[in-house]
Amino acid sequence: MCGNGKNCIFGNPKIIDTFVPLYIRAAVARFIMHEGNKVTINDVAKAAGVSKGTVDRVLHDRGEVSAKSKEKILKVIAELGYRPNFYASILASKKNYLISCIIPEFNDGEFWELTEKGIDQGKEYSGRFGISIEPVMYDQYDLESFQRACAKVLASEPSGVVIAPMFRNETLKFVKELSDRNVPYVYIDSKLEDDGYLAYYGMPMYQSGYLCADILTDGHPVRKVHIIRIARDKRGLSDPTVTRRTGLIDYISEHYPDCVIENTFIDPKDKAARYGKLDELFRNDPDPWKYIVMCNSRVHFVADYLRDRNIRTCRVIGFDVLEKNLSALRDGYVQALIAQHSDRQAAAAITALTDYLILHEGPAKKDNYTQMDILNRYNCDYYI
Amino acid sequence: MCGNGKNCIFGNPKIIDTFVPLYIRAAVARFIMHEGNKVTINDVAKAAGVSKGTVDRVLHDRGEVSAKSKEKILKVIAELGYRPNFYASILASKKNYLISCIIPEFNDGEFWELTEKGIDQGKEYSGRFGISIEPVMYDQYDLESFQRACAKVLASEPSGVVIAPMFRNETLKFVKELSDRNVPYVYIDSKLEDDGYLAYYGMPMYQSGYLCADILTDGHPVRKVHIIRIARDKRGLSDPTVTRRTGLIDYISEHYPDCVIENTFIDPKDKAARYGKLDELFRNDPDPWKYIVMCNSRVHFVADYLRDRNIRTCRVIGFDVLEKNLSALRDGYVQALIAQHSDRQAAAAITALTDYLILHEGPAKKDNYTQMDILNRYNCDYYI
DNA sequence: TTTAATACCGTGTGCGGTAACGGAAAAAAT
DNA sequence: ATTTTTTCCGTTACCGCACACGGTATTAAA
Repeated sequence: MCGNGKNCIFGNPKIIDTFVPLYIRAAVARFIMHEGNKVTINDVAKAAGVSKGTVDRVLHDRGEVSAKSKEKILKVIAELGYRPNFYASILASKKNYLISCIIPEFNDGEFWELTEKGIDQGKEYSGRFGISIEPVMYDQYDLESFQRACAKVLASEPSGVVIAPMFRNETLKFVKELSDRNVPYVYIDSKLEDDGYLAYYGMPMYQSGYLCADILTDGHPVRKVHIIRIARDKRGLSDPTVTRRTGLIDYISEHYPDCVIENTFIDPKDKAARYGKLDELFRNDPDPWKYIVMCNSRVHFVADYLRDRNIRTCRVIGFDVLEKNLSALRDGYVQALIAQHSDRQAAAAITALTDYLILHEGPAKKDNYTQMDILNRYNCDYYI
Repeated sequence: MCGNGKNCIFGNPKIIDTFVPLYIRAAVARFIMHEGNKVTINDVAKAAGVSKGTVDRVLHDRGEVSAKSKEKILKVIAELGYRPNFYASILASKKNYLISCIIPEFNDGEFWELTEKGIDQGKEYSGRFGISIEPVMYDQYDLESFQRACAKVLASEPSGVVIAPMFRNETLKFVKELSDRNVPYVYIDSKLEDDGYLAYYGMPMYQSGYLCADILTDGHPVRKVHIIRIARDKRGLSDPTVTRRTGLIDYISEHYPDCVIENTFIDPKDKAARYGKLDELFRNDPDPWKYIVMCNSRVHFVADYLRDRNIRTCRVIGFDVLEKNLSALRDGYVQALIAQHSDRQAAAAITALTDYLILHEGPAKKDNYTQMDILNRYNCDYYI
């Protein structure tokens, strides 16, 4: 295994750039690992007329190699299509890689629980390669908590980081530090506008809103759409659902120019206040048939209300497969959920980092938008 | 790595059963690999007062070990929670595992192409563990071709088999032979009623038909549903879409008892005849608004017709994400597609076999029903 | 010119297994 | 009692790589 990504020729394209002409680089790239690759470090050494120790020094860019030898060795490596055997590599090196995962903390049944499950899945994969995973949680409503999490991660000197960002500026500061330290990082859920990240796995938020509106309206003569929102303190927050709401609103104004969009803010912690707000909504909207949307994962708040009030004259669309949302879907208080496999996002992030650390291969695509799954009562039970 | 699954103590619970009491087995099971597990074969040897050669013989049940030593060693293994390091194992053993994948052959853009892609994905995973993959295709309309494929696979003596069955009896005969040889096999797409398989990955066919009907009717006052079917020769064939059609019909008769279901058979190879049939359909149905379904992946046949005839007064639902189906969806000739990730099914099958061969761990669940994805024009572009 | 410093490079050991080999002890045959 | 066979087990040589170590040219300092 390569000692550290930033010096290894397999990890750092710049180094290979310096020494290897394009056509050979192509050969290297073309080379497919594991496929009867019987070229060993000894073959390379022999072909280059040096010892394997020297080849190893080149491979890991540990220096103490003359420019001439280095060039020759790199050439031979390319020509022979040598790739280190990573079983032997892992076996011989006693390195301990660590990937830290920074995500919001959560209660049972909440959105981020699924992400944590994905982390466990990813752990299973990375564990095979001797890479350990450390989840680090923060309170998504508390900036300082996020700062503490970042500091903790930096202190543990991880080899890679997975991060679900919520605080824009602080995150940018943090990833800047990671870049300086040459620690690869992967965004999940949402990403920021820097571009030093190794990969991003998340939902296309704007399109999810657009899709949501399409399912909500579904050709009906819709005259008013209610967006239920969570009243939250938002200093420094980068709420990804804003983008989703934009997509939703755009669809409405394109397809239903006369449709009114009404925002209702509810309090997640105060049931009475919540019910009051919703009562008000129902009182004020003369249309017997209501169109209701929530852009975050909390549509079960609406469903609970409808259930309690025994109201069935609504078309309600929400997001994400929380257990509460699913039961609302099954009971018919929510007509559809738009879901994403946020567990797969987390798992993919870890897989990408693992492959990067072990195989020195970046992911095929940098930005990976996960599919938007439409769930109704007939297919939700097969949604894992 | 374990020499062969049937003798290896990690592969065969029976052997462990014989020698290790329950509470120790629990300890073994609890043991988590890779997590700072520093117990090596030498530790075991030392603790058992034998050489590592003897331990190795026990591990692989190669015999030439006294009952007493064996017992002692197994006890120590359990107590210490020893698990072989599979890097070292793979490195040291020059074994060549082979997984054969038997699937129908296909032309570009057809259903099984996606499955083949999944095989490639799986190959990437299995390749990491020195396991090679051999796809073997057969003509799904030609029994003898299937028999040839099976014979070929048996001749290559694979360590594991992935199979997408189409011919019921022949497949049962084939998997019986695999069982006798102690070769694990995994079903994809559909499965048969034997239960010797290691795992199954596929879509819940009945439910997919049910779901399809729900999306097709969607609350409309539907009085007639047209099922377009492919006229095919079907001796000995086990067509999985039959089940799907059943689900479809059941939904209709439950929700629309007065609705008429009409079957129209078209010829995939004869365009003129096909158009003739569809012209006839449109001529005979007085309702201006038609509800059309195809239960296989060929809904693009209908879409092409509608495009050519410039007909837009249909609600058309189909299955699977062929490129032709997608463009029909985008152009509005098909309203929705119900899709499955058949690539993931294949990849999961290979992964399961790989883990079984390398780690001696069966999959968490034997029957794995993949989710049913509802695709419309707004989310299909994010479907990978 | 001698010596010290530096730049380069080969050798060797070990990581945790696998499996062939050969030998000692026990059992069986003579 | 001796020989032969069988049973059982330790030794040893890898597998491909990482890395410490020590050595030899080469260059700089004295």
